[in-house]
Formats: sequence, C-alpha cells, structure tokens
Amino acid sequence: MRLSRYFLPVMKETPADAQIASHRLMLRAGMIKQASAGIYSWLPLGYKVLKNIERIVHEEQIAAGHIPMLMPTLQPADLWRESGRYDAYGPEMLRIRDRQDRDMLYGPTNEEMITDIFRSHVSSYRDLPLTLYHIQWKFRDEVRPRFGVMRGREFYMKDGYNFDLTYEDAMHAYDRHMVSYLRSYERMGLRAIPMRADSGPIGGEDTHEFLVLADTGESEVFYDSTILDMKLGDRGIDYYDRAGLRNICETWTTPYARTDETHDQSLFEKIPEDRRRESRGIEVGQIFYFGTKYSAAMGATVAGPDGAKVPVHMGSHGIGVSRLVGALIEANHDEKGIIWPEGVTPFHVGIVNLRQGDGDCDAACERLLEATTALGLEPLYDDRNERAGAKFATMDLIGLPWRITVGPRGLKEGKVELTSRRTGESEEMSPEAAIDRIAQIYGIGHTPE
RNA sequence: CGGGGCGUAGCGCAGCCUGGUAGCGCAUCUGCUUUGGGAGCAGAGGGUCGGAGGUUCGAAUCCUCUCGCCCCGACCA
Repeated sequence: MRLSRYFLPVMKETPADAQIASHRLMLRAGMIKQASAGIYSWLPLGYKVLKNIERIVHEEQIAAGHIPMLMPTLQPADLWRESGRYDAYGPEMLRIRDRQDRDMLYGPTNEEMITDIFRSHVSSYRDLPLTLYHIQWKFRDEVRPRFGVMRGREFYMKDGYNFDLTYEDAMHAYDRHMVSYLRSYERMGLRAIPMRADSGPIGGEDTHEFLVLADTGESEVFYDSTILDMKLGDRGIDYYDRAGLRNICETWTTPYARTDETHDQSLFEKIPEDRRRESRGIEVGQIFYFGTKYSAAMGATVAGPDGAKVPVHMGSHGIGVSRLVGALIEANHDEKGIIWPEGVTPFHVGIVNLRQGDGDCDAACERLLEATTALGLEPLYDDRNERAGAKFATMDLIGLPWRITVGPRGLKEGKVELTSRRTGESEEMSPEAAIDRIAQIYGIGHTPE
C-alpha cells in the first residue's frame, strides 16, 4: 500500500478528550473516530487490526472444534422475557420498539438466542457435544463509557456457547475454551492470565477471567509471579485429549491468580513474598460453566440414552475483540506511539523513502514494495513528499514492528536500513537481505527469484 | 445515577469576568527554497462562536431552556 493513496488521518496534536494511552494513540494514529459517547467508527488502520484479531480468534476456535455462525444484533424481547432477564438486565440494555410496536433490544449477549436455536433443532444426545460461536457487535448502554474502545457502549465480541449432555462433557468444553483462549492471546503477542473470577449477572458455578496486566486496568489483581514464565508455545494441541487438556488447564490455574472480587488474602500470603504481585489488569475474556440455568428455563432439553428428556449443560465464553485492540496498545506502546506485535500488526513492514523524487531511492522503494507484496506480505510505503522526520514520526506513531529506510546515502553503498520499532535497533544491509529477514520474521520461506 | 467541567476553523486553545461586529498555533491550499527525526519564507482559504429563546441600540460575552461531550465517584467486558 502506498501511503499517498491510503486513508490515514494521523494527528500531531493530542485530542483533549482522550485520557489513556491507547485511546490517545488510536485517535492520533487515525484508527478510530468517535461517533457518539462510547461508539466509534473504525478507520482503515484500526479496522485492519480489529480484523487481524478477529481472524486469530476464528482460527483458534475452529482448531478447538467450535463452529462459527452469526446471530443478529437486534433481538426480540420475548426471548428475554422467557429467561427472566428482560427485567433483570436493567437500563444497560438498549430497548427499541419497531414500527409494529414490537419490543426489541440491541443484544448485549446471546444466551437466549442461541438457546432458542438449539432447542428448535436439537433433540437427541446423539447431536452432542456442540459448541457454536459467533463474533458480532454488542451493545451495553454503559452509564459512563470511557477509555475509547476499552469501555465503549458498542463493542465487538466473540461469544461462544457449548451444549453438553453431562457435567464432565461440559467441563471438557470449558477446558477447550481455556486452552484455545490462551493460544489466541499468545498469538496476538499478549500475556493474559487466567484468574478465578466471580460469575456476575450471567450466573455460573465455574468461571475464569483472562486479564492483561496494565496500569489502566479496571480490576485489581493479585498473582504469583511464576505464572509470568508460563507459555503454551507452538506445540500442537489435541483438543480431544481430555486428560491432556485438563493437565494444561491445571498447570495454568495452579499458581495463585485472582481479581479483587475473589481475592483471598490468607491464600495469597502462602506464596513466598518475593513472588507476590499486585497490579491492575484489563479483562479481555471470560469463560463460564453455568449448568442448566438457561436450558431449564427455556426448555432446551435432549433425549438421553434412556429416552428421558434432560436439560443440557451449558457454558458461555467471550473474548472482547474490539477491547483487545485497546488492551494491546496499553501493553505495547512508548512515548512515540504504538508498537504492534507481529501477530496483529496492520502492515508487516513500513518502507520509508527519505528522498522522494530521487530516481534511485524511488526505484529501490518500488522494488521493495513489489518484492514484499509478492511474498504475501503487506508493506506500507511512505511515498509522500515529506521530510525524513515527518515520515519517521508517522511510522513510529502507527507502530509497524519493522521499518526499511531507503536513503541516498546508504543506497550509494547498496544498503538500506532495517529497524525494529520495539528495540529501536537498526542494521544496514542490502535490500535483498532486508526482504529475507522480514520474510523470516513472519515465517515465510525464502525470497523467490 | 450523584458531583464537577467544557462546547469558538479539521485539531489544540485564547477571547467571556468588565457586551462594540472573532483571534493564535498546528493542519490545509499556492509559490520558491529545503530534504537522515514532525523544515523556512511569502501569500491564500476556512468559523451563522453547539442549538433555541430572552435582555440590549448592539450578544461568543449577560439571563433562561435545551442538546452534546469530558472528568471524579458508584457501576461495568
């Protein structure tokens, strides 16, 4: 992509309304524009990151055996009357009346709707287990939206629902979600710690929240520092190996890690003092097992092997996709701007032409653009007629993890410069070598001839 | 929902107290010069001062109402 043909409305000055780093940087980097309190348009750069996160979530859910679908944003109130939550939910639920005077609502979540779908089409235990999920916009009419997309009213979220015959099967689903979520965060370059949590209004017996450590987090968290050393890594995971999955989950939930809601000071103090950590965290996901709460209330039953109808065991699981964009920035930025992890970056590499209009520089940049594109990468070429400082500042702000700088000085020696946004370290090398390195970083084979 | 604050050019702000026909910086456009960390000079365009009503010869400025947004708290993914 040539920057001159892209839409990237960056701002040099900081908008007065933005309080925290991620909100400020998303506005300055031209990722979002506020439409109303807690409601945002996603401009091209922000949209790319949002979609990258969504893609990772999809891939990991599908790998775990979960099935994607899509439910509407607007739901009929009757379903919610049936579960009893139409009155229970309160003013956070945006209620709408259509032209026929039907009560509708903009869905804050989808338990009722998925349960309705399930009961309409599934009637035998032979159809279980089943886990369906979707990624869709939700709306919660927060009293006080703030922090940009971190606490918006409209938000993009993956929510999944498992249906199982037995408690044991439902716990298998729970474990699949725990592991697939950990993998998703890891691929995004985020460390999210599973913490024993409170079930809140959804109601459940077992639940974990996933927290990203950040000073601006809304929750106070207490944890054993050993959890910081844990990693899933690239190993293949067999989601049908129940014992293996349980084992991974046990490992990840053994070190003490709780939010203030469930914190137990006496347990916490059993950890050696030098390993005790207290900080703040941003919640980026939560998994619940809630048994038969909705299935019993809404008649979602299946015939068991003995022919008797039993309500199914359910759980629900969410990842805040739009919120993750903010959380990622909170965890990855410096005073100059954003620093994207490779897994979610909107462009893989930035190409900076220091002397626009110089024949050699222009030609070298064009070749880099072509070669990286041919590898299946997405480069962003700053071909504006700007000075070096302005181009560097823009690249630093939007946070592409790698930058290739092309200038007349280096080009005389046949060299360009490859710079890491995260470390700031630069290395001079031939354009071909730079392309190879970028390909290697993103796990792509060698440069084709 | 309690408390506080702010709406003046795309962005950041001054002007309001003490009414007299709107200004600064950045951005934008044109030209020239510049070109390895947000360039310089010269020129230009852009605002019914959030909206409605009122007071006044005259309102960005004073009064009333209203809409929007932000901050602290409570709440919350």
